[in-house]
Amino acid sequence: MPEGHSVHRIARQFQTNFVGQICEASSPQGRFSDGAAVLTGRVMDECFAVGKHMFARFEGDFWLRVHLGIYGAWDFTGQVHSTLGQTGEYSRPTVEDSRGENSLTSIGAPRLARVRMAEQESESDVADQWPPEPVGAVRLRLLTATTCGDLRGPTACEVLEQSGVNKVLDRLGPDPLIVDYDDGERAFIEKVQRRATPIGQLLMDQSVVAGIGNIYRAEMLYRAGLDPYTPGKLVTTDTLREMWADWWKLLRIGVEVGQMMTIDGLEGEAYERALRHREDRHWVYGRAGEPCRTCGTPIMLAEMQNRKLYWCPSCQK
DNA sequence: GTTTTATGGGAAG
DNA sequence: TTCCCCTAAAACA
Repeated sequence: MPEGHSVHRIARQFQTNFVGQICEASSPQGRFSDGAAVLTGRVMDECFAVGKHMFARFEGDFWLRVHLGIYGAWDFTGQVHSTLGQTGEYSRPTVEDSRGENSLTSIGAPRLARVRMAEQESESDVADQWPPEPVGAVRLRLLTATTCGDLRGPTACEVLEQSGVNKVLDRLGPDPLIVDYDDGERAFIEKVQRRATPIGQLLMDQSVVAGIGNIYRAEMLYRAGLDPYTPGKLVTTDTLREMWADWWKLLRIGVEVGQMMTIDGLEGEAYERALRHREDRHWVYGRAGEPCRTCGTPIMLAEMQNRKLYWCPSCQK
């Protein structure tokens, strides 16, 4: 699925174009007709992401929770803000992060466009019809006077009360864009070191740390020089501190750029190339059998938790 | 044209 | 641990 960075970008899209607006909700596909009937005609009061979950609160304290799963996506049409590939800063406006390094900034001029927000974002031509004809299996359409959001393929799309939202939040580990830095670090370290489970599994466990998926997992383990099979309790506190700082940094880069840029520090041509080609963005993900960029050893591939795990057996001990 | 694959996760066994 | 759900695009034939 879209990992944590995309969900934060989607929430930002809703903050910009939907919050404060009356939303018409519908389910062109029909599988969310009841939920849409509850939401339609209400103002969206707030929207935010925690890990890979997005929450939007509507007038009357009705919450919409969406989880995109492995291939869900939102398509936005009409007045849309996008900063794909651009740099800038972002933070959830109602939350100050502990480092004070972020500030809410303008995120680009509105324009008519169609933007797909999934793991990959892409833009296509301006729709010539308003509202646009639903394409494919649209589970939920949220429509304001100027912007249309179409949701397809989610793993979860439901209306909840506050208590239901709390229940979901309670089982999520720290998200660097939500929690205080030091509190999050402490929680992360404690949750990892309490268990004998391999660190490669723990990073994917949303109750340990929220928002990391299969790509960030592989890349963070590489960046930490850590063998994916190391039991959580044997990972040193120093290494876990570095990993929390790294996730804090990678998530912000991902939200700014709209891509999982896990080889950071690229400039100029190399950066442009990395934006266009996934294989140029990562150290190990998707590179089974290819030489490690650092030592030349062929990248290994194994299954962990039904997912493909990539690592360099030489650089990661 | 058909099969495979994907950046998840929950329930069942 | 295995199965199952959701959808579209890429990969195969």
